Formats: sequence, C-alpha cells, structure tokens
Amino acid sequence: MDQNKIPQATAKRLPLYYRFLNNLNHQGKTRVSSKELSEAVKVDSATIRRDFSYFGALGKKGYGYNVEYLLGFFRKTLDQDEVTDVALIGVGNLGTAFLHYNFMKNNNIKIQMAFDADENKVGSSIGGVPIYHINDMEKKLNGIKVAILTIPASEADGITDRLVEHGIKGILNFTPARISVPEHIRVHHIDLAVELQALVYFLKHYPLVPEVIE
Amino acid sequence: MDQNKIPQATAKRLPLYYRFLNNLNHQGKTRVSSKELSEAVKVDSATIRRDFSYFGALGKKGYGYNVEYLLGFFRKTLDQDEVTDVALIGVGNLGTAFLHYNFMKNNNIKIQMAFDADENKVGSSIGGVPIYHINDMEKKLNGIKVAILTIPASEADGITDRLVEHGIKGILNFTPARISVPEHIRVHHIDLAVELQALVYFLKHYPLVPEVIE
DNA sequence: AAGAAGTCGTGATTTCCTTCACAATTTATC
DNA sequence: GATAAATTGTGAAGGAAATCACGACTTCTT
Repeated sequence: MDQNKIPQATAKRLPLYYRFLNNLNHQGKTRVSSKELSEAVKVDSATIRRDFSYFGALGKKGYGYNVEYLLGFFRKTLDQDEVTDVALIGVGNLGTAFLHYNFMKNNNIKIQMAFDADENKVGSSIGGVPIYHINDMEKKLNGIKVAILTIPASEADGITDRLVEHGIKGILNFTPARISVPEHIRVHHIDLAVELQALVYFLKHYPLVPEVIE
Repeated sequence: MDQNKIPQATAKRLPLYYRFLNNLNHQGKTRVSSKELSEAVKVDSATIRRDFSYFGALGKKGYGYNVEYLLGFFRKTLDQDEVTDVALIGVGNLGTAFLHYNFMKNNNIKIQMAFDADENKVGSSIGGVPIYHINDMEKKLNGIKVAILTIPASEADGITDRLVEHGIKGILNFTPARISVPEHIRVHHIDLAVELQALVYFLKHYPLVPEVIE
C-alpha cells in the first residue's frame, strides 16, 4: 500500500479538499489553481501542491488542476465508492446533531444505527437512523467497524470495552474521557471543552497571531 | 509575556492536564508522576515533562509532582481565576449540547447568551443561558470576545462578518465553511464530517498504527 | 546509613510538516 | 509566432514537536 507514505497531516486535509472540489464542480467550474483553492480552504498553496504531489502529478503547469479529474481521483483515493457504515452510541443533543447530518452527500459514510439507554428513544428513529437499546448493542452491531461515542464520560470506559470486545476498529470519541484501547484500534479524540479552552488560552497569550489553527 | 515561548502543541494539552489534575485532586491524591499522568491522558511521559518544563521546574526528582501545587500553578496560567464569557450562535442540536455542558467546572468559561433565528426558541433559556434573536445580536453581545458558531454553513459568512464588525476576537467554528476573517482574529475549525472521514481514511490506509491522533 | 529504586529536567536527536523559491511548462495575448 | 503571464512540482531549507537517554537528585528499603 503505497499510500502509507502519505503524511498524516495531508490525509487529514483530504476530506476538506474533496468537499471544496465538489462545490466547485457543482458550480460548473472545470479548472482550479492551487492559489484559488488556497483561498477557499485557508491552506497555503504550496502545502496544497505538496499534498497533491504525494499522489503524483495531478495538475498541469501554467494551467492548474482539472476539477473533474481531481474529484474522480480523490473519490477513489478516499474510498468514496464504497459506503462506510458507522454506529452512533449515545443519542443526546450531540448524538442527535450527528444523526441529522448527511454524511452521504460528501463523505459516503452512513450512520446505520444508534444506541441509547433511554427507553423513550429506543424504537424511534432520527434522520432515518433507527435507535436501539444499548443493551442490544452486540446483537445489532454486526460488522460495523466504526463508532461515534457521544455518551456521558462516565459510560465511556464500559462502552469502549464492549466495542473493543466486539471487534470495532475505530472510535471517534467526543467524551472527555481518554479511553484505553488495544493498540490496533484507532481512536480520535474531540474534546469540546479542551477546544474551547485552548482557543481562549491562545487569545490571551498569543495575540494577533494570524494563522488559523486546526 | 514570556508565555509566547510555549509551543502551541503544549498549549493545547494544558486544558487536558488541568482536568486530570483536578480529578486526581478530588480523589485525594497528593502526588503524581509523569508516568502515571501519561497513562491517564495518553500522552508520552517525556512530552508531559517537557510541557511542564516550559513553566519552570514544577516537580521534584525522584518524587514527581505535587498535585495541589501543580493545579494552583495551572489555574493561574490558564487564567482560571477570571471567567471568560462566550456567546453561542445557533441553538440547534449541536448548540444545545454546548448549552448543557458545564464549562464553569473545569474551565472557568461561561456561555452568557445564545442566539437563534427561531422565534420559538427566542425568549426561552437552556441550561440557564438565555436565547435572544439573532437580529438583536449586536445589541446584546456587548464586550463578549469569543463566539461558538453552531449554525448552518450557509449562514456562516454573514454571521462571521457581523461578529468581526462587532469586535469579536476568537471564533470556534463548527460550520463546514472556512470563514474569512482579518488576521488579528483567531478561528479554530472543528469540522465533524472531516474528522469522521479522516478517521475512516486512517483505518483503511494506516492499519494497525498504534498512535492516538488528536 | 547505605544502596536500590524512582523520577525529573533537559541536551541531543529524530521525525514530521511547512514554506520558500525556482526551473519547467502551459496558456494567454498581441 | 513570439512574448508575457500563470502555474505546477519539487529540491532544499526551515521550523516545530516528539522522543531518546541520562545525569542529578529524592525517596524508599533494609
């Protein structure tokens, strides 16, 4: 797999590029330069060219990039041709926000099911996603490899263990808990309080620094 | 301001350390080593020691760190003695999740007000935070320097311009739009679809890589 | 009181990522 | 068709962050 050579920082920008290329395509634009793209996604144009270059020479000197070609290329690269199924654990406000989000449009990701402990929610569906009882998780999960964790921190460890036991491969963790998993399982943490506090910290201690931090 | 020397990567971990130290303190622990902390927050112990060392010699060789002392130190460093007021724009599911989150406990951040265009929400309050009409934003904002953007992407540019005009300093943007601001304003983007897709990408292309990515 | 174990703080190294800067090439203009 | 303008792809340089590795010191054990 030669894509092992792609820097992680680049990989994290790919979905962003993909979405903006999609927008351009819908607008009927057929060509785009790294400079234009840079203004749209707020990433330095040299970085964009470098990112693209990991996949080969995708552009043409003096011309830029062909939108349709680039899109097609990324669709393959990002495995957009194959739907990825995801489960959501915890149908609170944050979980509900996810259920309303249409990940199919740009991402080819589908939340297939959700779980909650609240009997009032179990049996209903939100955004077309059925909600099952958390006790039935193992019965229903069946082959799903990715989970979004939007549960209270106190539940994180228990649920994580069950997911790991069941053979989950990746977890997007919105819990403040730093969960423990075997090393073959990938966890991305998104900690809303940390993000907010980090922003506040930067404002106070790094005034007037122009860069946008991811 | 000598804290200009603190690496941004370190600054982003400070809130995390702070919260775990708080937990330890509540549990009655008086002492902690970088190794223990490392296991709890999933950050290499050398990195933790390096992070702390930017603030001086906070620990004792052969002993570790005194929890209470460290906490007190970070409280000052993170400006935890002074409440930071924040406004939330957009009371959808994601916004509501924020309103229920108690940022006072660990972060000394307070969402003072929220705005929405939905007349049904205006006038009510969630989690003790009053909801005003988005049209009244300028009238109410009054001195607030930080905003959380949880609105539809289509509204992002317009609202951002108004916030900038009003003198906002920092924006936590949950919108997929990459908003444009003057360079003295700090924007942190958190793009849920990008995060999810990046996780999926890593799972497919970087199998069995143990590190936890932030 | 001596030796063993534990732990920090940090110089040095390594890894990863970004940015510069420019030759090569294509496209646009007149 | 010749000249000017635009733009890529990339070697090289620069920068930021993570990690190694160990001397120095503290605490624990007997």
